[in-house]
Amino acid sequence: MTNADVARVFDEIADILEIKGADGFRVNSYRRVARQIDDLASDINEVAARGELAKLPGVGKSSAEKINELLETGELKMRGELLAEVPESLLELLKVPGLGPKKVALLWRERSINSLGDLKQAIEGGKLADLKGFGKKSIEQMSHGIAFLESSAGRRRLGTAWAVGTRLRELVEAMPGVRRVEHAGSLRRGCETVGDLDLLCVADDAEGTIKAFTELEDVTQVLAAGGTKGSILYQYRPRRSMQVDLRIVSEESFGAAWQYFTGSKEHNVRLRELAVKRGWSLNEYGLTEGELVIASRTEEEIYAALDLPCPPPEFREDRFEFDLKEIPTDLITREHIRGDLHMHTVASDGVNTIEEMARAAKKLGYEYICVTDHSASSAIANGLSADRLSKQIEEIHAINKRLKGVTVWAGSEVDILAGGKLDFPDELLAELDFAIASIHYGMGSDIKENTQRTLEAMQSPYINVIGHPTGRLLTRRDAMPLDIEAVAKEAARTGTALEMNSSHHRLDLKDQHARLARDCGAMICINTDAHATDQFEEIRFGIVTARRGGLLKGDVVNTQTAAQIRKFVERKRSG
DNA sequence: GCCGTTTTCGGCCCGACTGTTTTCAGTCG
Repeated sequence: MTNADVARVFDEIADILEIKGADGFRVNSYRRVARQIDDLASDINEVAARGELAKLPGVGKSSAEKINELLETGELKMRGELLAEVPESLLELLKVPGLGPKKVALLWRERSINSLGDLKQAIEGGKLADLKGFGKKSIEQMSHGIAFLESSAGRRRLGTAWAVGTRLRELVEAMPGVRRVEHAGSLRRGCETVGDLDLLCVADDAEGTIKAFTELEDVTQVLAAGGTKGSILYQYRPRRSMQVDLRIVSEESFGAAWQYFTGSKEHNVRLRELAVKRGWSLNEYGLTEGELVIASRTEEEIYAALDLPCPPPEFREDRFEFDLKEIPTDLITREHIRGDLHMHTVASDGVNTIEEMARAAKKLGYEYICVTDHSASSAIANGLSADRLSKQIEEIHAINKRLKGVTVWAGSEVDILAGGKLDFPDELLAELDFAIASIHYGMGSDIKENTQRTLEAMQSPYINVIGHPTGRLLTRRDAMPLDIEAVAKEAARTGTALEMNSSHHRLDLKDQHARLARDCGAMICINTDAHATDQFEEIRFGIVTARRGGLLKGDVVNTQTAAQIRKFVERKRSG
């Protein structure tokens, strides 16, 4: 069982307990365990094997026993018992906006509604009319909720959310009397996927702004419209919409509101606990002691009052930020990046020429790029044969002679074949300035095989980076099973970097894995894997993910100068 | 169910919006 599998079971138990009306704090403790395991960088099986489950925060004796039982038998007695009482299909009802555990329980007990299908039928058949708490409007909202769930379930990738969020922010900024608009929520924290967008706004006319917001073009539904909060479904392209929340706050309490609505929920819970311990209270209006406002105008003031450094939004997940005495000053930023070392051109499956890529990079102020088209085995991507690669190397040398201001390196994204063998012979790889090795096929193997294959590729003196190490495609394909710790340790030993692939489809390594890799001594290379010049911009997503993992300038290969990177390559080649 | 510089019991974070239950519970973030 993977971490995600175990986490899912604990979340499911929490859902069922909630429907059963169990104590909320007990429910929460199951949720906390689920999140803890989901966030864990290391394999839960290994933590269990070391007998260290109960050392995880929020995991006590009882949860540790349940995790062990799950890992050993693949099942959980308690889960079976609960599902004997509460049908599993009931859980999908919780996903309907506006339906919580209490109402789901009522639907089930009073009307024998067990599933989404049952609910749809009941609504159409008018069977809910006389059910307590289900008025005409509630039922209407539920219908919309089901339609929304069916048409656009799930979270959006960071890149999509960023584009939609930027558009919405501009629209609100243009409204009369609006003085400030900021992103909050998971978009501001740079999460790899975003559920809904949160905008925070200072405006002269709160109600007028909410009204204008709910009347924007492409609003398909107004979920809420009060004096300080508006909530809409915004259609950003046909059949695709996102929920967007707008809150109007005062200048005086902007910091408190920004902190509050940026979250995460878990981070805020911890912060409020710290406030309560001092006899204070923290909400979206400020940090207060009775009537006295201690801090509210800026986030910095609030954290400072609690004797904490103000963590960058990317840190606020209640993972490590509360242990920090100070925030590192050399946390990775886009300004640190001197070049991009993974990109494709028309030679394989890209859309721009080498020269076009080079000129675009120069415009961004990059000192160097490395052209890394696919190798022959990636036939579907028009991978280069040995012969074509040789010619491309010559072409690059010629381009470097006439193009000033940016250095183009000859590279390759070499396929790692079954067993860890590389797609090009050493003699050819030796001609390259820099090389990435990636797995593109056969990711269905088990953790041992995948790991071994990756370790083997790193043994080559000519491989400088392992590209998109886990092969995941966000919202489409799970990461392949891989022993990140073993890979990172070997990367550190061999002088091979691990990639932080910035494509918003990948973000691979993910934040926690990048942190683990760094802690194991591995270098990280933040690349875009651009297939077109405009995709260089996606570096922002890799940077934000690296920041979430706490990576510093010194942890990242391509913050170095061209000369330093040549040394990095030479060191590995000379053993 | 978890947890402890108020430690083995008794707490456990806070407010807006909605619909409908005429005074508030449920949901959401």
